[in-house]
Amino acid sequence: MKYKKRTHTCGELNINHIDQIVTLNGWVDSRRDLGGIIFIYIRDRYGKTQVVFNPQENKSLHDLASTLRSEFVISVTGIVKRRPAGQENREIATGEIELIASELTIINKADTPPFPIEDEIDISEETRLRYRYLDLRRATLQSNLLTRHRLYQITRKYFDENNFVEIETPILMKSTPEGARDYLVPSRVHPGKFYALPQSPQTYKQILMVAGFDRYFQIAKCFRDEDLRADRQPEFTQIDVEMSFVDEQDIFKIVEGLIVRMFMEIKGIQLQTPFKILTYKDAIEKYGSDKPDLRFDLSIKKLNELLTGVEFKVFSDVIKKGGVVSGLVAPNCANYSRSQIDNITEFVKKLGAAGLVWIKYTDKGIDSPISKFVSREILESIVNRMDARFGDLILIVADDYLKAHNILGALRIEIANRQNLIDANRYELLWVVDFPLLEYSPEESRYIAVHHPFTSPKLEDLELLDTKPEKVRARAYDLVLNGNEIAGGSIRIFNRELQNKMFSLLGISESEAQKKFGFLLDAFKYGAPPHGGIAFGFDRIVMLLTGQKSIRDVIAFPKTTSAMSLMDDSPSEVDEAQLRELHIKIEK
RNA sequence: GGGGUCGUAGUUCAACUGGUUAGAGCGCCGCCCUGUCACGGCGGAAGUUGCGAGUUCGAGUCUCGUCGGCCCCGCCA
Repeated sequence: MKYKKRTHTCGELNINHIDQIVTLNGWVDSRRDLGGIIFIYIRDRYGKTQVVFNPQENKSLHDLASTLRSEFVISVTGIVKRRPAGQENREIATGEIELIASELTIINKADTPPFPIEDEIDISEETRLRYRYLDLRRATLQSNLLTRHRLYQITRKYFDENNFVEIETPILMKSTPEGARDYLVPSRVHPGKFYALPQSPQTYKQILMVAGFDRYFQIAKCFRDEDLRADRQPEFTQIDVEMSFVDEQDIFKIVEGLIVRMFMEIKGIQLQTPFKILTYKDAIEKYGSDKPDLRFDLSIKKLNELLTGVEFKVFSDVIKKGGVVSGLVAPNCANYSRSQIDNITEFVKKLGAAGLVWIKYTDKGIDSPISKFVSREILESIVNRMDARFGDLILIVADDYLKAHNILGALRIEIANRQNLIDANRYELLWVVDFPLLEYSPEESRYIAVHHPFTSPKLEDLELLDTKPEKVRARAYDLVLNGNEIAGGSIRIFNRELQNKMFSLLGISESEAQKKFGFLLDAFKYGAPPHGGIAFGFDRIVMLLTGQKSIRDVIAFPKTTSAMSLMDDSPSEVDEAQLRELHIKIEK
């Protein structure tokens, strides 16, 4: 197919190009055939331009133009003219001019697309994903991916300026225990053996520190075979960072520098540094989450001290068992109807709450179903403790420590959404620090690492390792933006003895540790520098900076909730011969 | 693994308690229309109601199963 190549893009012509003869290549965005004169918009990544076909000027050209349909790929040559007075389109950059066509080539026809290539279309995500190449033509997705591109560039430039070395690590690696479920890749040459796709380049980047690279970063694809969410895909992108001879403050400084630059260049927003810091304990107890959204207040308050002696069994039993009774204030919700309260009770029950106690506080007094069991004085002390005001609704949950706070944390967000307390234009960043190092897993009857097994305990908690392991705090930190975890990392263990001790606490025997992580332990024998690092959830950052609700909208070819790719229909079955080569038999 | 919600024309939706030939907007096709930009006017085609069973005289509607989309819990070092 011969066609004239473009001299300009569809987004750049304006009154400065008047009377020039130009050629545009692109897609037919829309057509308006008035019987005589035909207008079309021709569209490419850069914009769209109105093209005019006038039958009086060129009959055969006009006849050809009348066969144009949506999404045909064309080449149009013509002269740029100022639009007649009053005919300008102020909505688009090229709206003051139009192209009077003199030549037209239909480069490629197109079937009618299953949905129009327009913004703000109301189309099921299923259809959009099946025809992803059409969805990606829409301006929103184009702009999202362009922002993503700019963030790659900002990242590379920033780390390069700060003496970091970009190093690629293997995609085919050793499967290691702990952490997420691995994606496995069978080995053809080694029957019965498997590679794993990296959940993150964790061990490699630590070894790069042993190798002396001092400052490493990588924009790395990571893979985790776990269930999906709006902000979780089985394959996703991390900005992976590791540094030698550093402590937490060094990491924070580098990270904050990058985030500040991203916000300035993408949003034009100057963030204040240093970012807020909240301990894990405070985050849980005040906000019911280790990734609190600080765009609104609604803090959780503990009521145990006020309720120790009360008759009300729901409270007293929980307190006796060492649990917590805590509550939060739903502002201006005292007018909630019975069914609205039933509704939020249902909400917390779905999260596993036994129930929800409410207190309405108005100028008429205190109204609560527990007034039968709890004295007026205690109810008043609760209202005081909660700092409730007339018109507020107090919601109280009683359960064990983590469950009660988790439920209140979810309720906090629910109330904020219902009461419209979240300012979408606000960005609240904070560090969450002092995570526990270990947590006990009843299913596995052993401790498991909260972050990962290479995370250093806090030095001042070292002696607790033998006595109260669950009390040991980790040198781990998460960066949180508007209730999303956007980065997480730690200062690592670089001492072989401490690493071995960690493995033994995790119930990993010496021989198992040697088998699974021997290469790392061996590397540590040869002079490992103190080091630490962090990894950013790149997709989530792009999502938040583009104002999208799902990372699917910032990933070119994402998977559905059931980890399928609807466009290319993967995963799919493979030939028997392929399986044979890989020494794999499928159980049916 | 669990909870919720949805699945009807290309698409977005409608169809009262089960009841005539499953409708509408947009899109598509045809005709008319020379300054539109959500062009307009007239006409038309378009359906395995996701799939499979069952209940019933009769199922888009009820029941069971199954497949798929989305949200959440678990899970995600």
